[in-house]
Amino acid sequence: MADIARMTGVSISTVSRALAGSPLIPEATREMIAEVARSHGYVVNPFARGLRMKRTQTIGVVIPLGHEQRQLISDPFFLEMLGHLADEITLRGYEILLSKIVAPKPGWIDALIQAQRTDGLVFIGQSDQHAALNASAQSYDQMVVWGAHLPNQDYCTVGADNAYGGYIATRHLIDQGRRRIAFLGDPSLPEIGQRHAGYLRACQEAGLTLDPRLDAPAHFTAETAAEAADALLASGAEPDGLFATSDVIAMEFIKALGRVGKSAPTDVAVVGFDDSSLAPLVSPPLSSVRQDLTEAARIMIDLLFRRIEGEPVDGVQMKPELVVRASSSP
Amino acid sequence: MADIARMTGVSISTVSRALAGSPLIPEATREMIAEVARSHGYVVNPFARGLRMKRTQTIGVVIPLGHEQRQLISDPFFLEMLGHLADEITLRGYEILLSKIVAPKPGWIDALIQAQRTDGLVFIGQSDQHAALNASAQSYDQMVVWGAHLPNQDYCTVGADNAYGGYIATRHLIDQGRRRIAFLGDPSLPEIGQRHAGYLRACQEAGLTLDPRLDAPAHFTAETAAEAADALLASGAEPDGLFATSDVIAMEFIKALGRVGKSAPTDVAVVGFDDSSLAPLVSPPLSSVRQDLTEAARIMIDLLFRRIEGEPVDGVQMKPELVVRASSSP
DNA sequence: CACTCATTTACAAACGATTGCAAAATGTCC
DNA sequence: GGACATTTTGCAATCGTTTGTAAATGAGTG
Repeated sequence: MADIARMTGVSISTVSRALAGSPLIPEATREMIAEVARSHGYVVNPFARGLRMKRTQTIGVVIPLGHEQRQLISDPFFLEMLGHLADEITLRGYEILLSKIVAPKPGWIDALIQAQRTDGLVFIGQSDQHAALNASAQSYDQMVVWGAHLPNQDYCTVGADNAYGGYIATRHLIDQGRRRIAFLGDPSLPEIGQRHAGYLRACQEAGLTLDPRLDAPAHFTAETAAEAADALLASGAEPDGLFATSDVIAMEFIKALGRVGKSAPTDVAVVGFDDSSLAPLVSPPLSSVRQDLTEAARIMIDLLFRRIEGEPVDGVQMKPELVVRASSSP
Repeated sequence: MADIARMTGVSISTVSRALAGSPLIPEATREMIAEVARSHGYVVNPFARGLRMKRTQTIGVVIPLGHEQRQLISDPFFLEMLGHLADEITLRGYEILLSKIVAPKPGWIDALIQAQRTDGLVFIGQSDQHAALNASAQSYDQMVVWGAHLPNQDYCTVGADNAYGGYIATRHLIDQGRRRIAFLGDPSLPEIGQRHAGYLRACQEAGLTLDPRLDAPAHFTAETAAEAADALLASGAEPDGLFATSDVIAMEFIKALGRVGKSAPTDVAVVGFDDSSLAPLVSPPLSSVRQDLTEAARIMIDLLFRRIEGEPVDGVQMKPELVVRASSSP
């Protein structure tokens, strides 16, 4: 910046003000300075600027993977959400700092906040970090979390109504005449726990007695989902319907069905969750509970910016809807 | 940091050195200072650090979308690659600054470099920015580009041997007895141009005369690909084989086939490109030219870090391989 | 011409770290 | 106890901005 000042024959402060569009600098001078800066490829140093201003024009997007041993790419959900968030953040002229946290250490969120590299934080999924998020939210407002809304929660969440999603999926299977409906997912995660509750409610309402073998834990990676599916089919539980808590799990189950000479929907009607882009493309096309990620990302970023402005906005719960395809209905 | 110094009763410089692990500070003092810092949730301010050190511990990942009117999420390729790059960068203890550049302006790369927010840059795809990349590479070494290797190129690329990929895909179709082989893709992009060249070579070697209607431009978004597929089928070109330059385009073509009462592979044998995670899942399972993105990301980040160290390493071209599935062979 | 007032511009103090250099503290030996 | 070597610590400059405050410039007025 000193160079630009020398070249234009004005002081450093004038250059700074001109480039920041301060009204103190007359239009003519500003144009001239901006032109010189442009032609020399000069741009202000964001570190110096951030140090002085304490604003970074950057949003941190965090993917906490406490529950996953594997990598980022295990479920397309994270990446689709990330893509939409990136769209929204870029639209507002902010940069994106992406953090993948594999094994959260105590205090990891506070470290992120303390570093002051970002003006706000978005968490894609709360993973098993509810307590940590709650603790940090006591003293830091500029964060929004995708996930379940829990009782006694101090942070702002945007998420689908998971219990309702689980309910309509299970209900649909029951309406198809299925009676032995299995559940594949990891209910220790808040979102999945709520989907599980919806599943249980639908079963109870229909007066189904639950065979515990039908209720099987499964994680989000394709490999572990495949194992869980094989185990379920080998357990003797003989399901005729399945509610899987992600599309990847549902598809792995359908593949597992093939391995034992059965198929969907003839032997087992299958419903997934997320309605990811591949749900309509697979064979058979997969019924799934749809969450609108474009809209979700728009809402999350909107709430985050309003929180950055100091507005004490609350979270939002979105209604998911069931998309019925061939995997669950003949 | 001044607070920590006061609390521990030493000077600021001692705290700085202790936290940086300088050998000037005895183990005991360092432990004590680190413990106080930890218990107070203190972490060094990366802006001040970056300003002074001129190292940022951050890698910029850039997605240039000069050729795409739509958003990030149009093709799963970008997101899968991003996921793998994020894994590799995180593994090395660096942060990720994600930039989606929709309509590149002149000088955009230099602005990215000048901002000095990152220690290095990775570009996912060269888009139509070959000239701009070349210009910036003259004076800046810390960048690696995924894409085609072009003559007179000064920047470092990692990419598949696209001409070979196009050749083996087309060759496979010919071996299946197909004679009217269509091409769907946008050859104005460097990578696609090379795949197109491979396609042409295979056709020529087999002595096929090319109906120009078989050679159709198609972009990467699902919508435009669907239009291009419909147009191809309505053109009267009557293809019996198709080489599509992405899996999304291939799948849109298969859907378009269905709309005119035909199917793959019976009427048209189809091969895609990327072997993305959905290729084996769709119906019929899609033959595709496989690029190993895990390996690709590993190589790119490895080269980037060696370049950051000052080593003048060259780019790498990877051999893709054809994965044959039901869409191209009965 | 002196005075006031409104524009422009410049000075200099932060922002929060790192680090070369020198000084202080400690230890060793005769 | 004093000279010297060694370990430990602190001072102060620096990185590239922003911005409060004050000074310089110019115009208008009595």
